[in-house]
Amino acid sequence: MVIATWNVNSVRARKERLLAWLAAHRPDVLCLQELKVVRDDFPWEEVRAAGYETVGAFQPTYNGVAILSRLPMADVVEGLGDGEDDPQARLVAATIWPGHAGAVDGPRKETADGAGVASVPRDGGVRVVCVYVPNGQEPDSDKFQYKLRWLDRLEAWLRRTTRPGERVIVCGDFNIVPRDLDAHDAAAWRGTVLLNPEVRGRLAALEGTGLVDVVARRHPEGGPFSWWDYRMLGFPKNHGLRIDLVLASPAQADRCIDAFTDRDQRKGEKPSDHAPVVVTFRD
DNA sequence: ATGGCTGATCGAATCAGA
Repeated sequence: MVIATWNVNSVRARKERLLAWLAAHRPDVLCLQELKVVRDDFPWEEVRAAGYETVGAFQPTYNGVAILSRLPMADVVEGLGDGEDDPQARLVAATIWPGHAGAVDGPRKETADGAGVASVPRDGGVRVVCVYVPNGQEPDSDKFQYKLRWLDRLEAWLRRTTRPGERVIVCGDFNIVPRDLDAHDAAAWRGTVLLNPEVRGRLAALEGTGLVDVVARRHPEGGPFSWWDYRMLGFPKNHGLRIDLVLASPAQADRCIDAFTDRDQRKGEKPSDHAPVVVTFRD
């Protein structure tokens, strides 16, 4: 099973690039962040024509996350659902079954209400969680407090909604640099909202639930970077960061056989400032 | 010490990103 995560920085601005990438790579699952679009304006039909079903959480102008899948999805959840008053669309989750027939073209079970979501038992599936962690702007800002709080809420949500032994993949834009080797110049980023003891502590807490950073495990040398600043010739100078992460539960992480960043998507006309991170797991 | 870029928004200057 191939799963990818990509912060597209507006799905409308990136629509043609997204469709071309889906056609070229055909991942089983693609998690998107920063859609910046309301539900009605997401390119539902074009993505479906490419062979992918979509579930997502949306809001105007900012944030927005989606899971695109060639495999059937079920048990879709939007948001942390913890009772907090939070309008920001930053999480969507769904269960998929590797090796199952395609979500769009293949045979599929129908739900009683005919909604067309495959009605397959969750046991044996992989829980896919697509997240867009708040950036936090400045360490002394309310936005940074919201970031820390959101990460605490995510940990609580994972402990509450997933079971020990369940296959889980949590991927997306974490806005955290896990290791100094994941920055072109860690000294320049130290103390910012992306690289400081507090966010690293939150990531460690997520890993404390058993999740493993599978890209880091496969790349002990550091990187690969997944984001480069639009300004200051960030990409040509390779001044990047690895902030788009794929975390997996222990047994799922052991199934990881490949992990890379598609740097080509940071090139050419109208790129996102993030590149897709692509991970392969044995089914 | 910081911006340079990009995208969205009642359309020009502002917010936000990281």
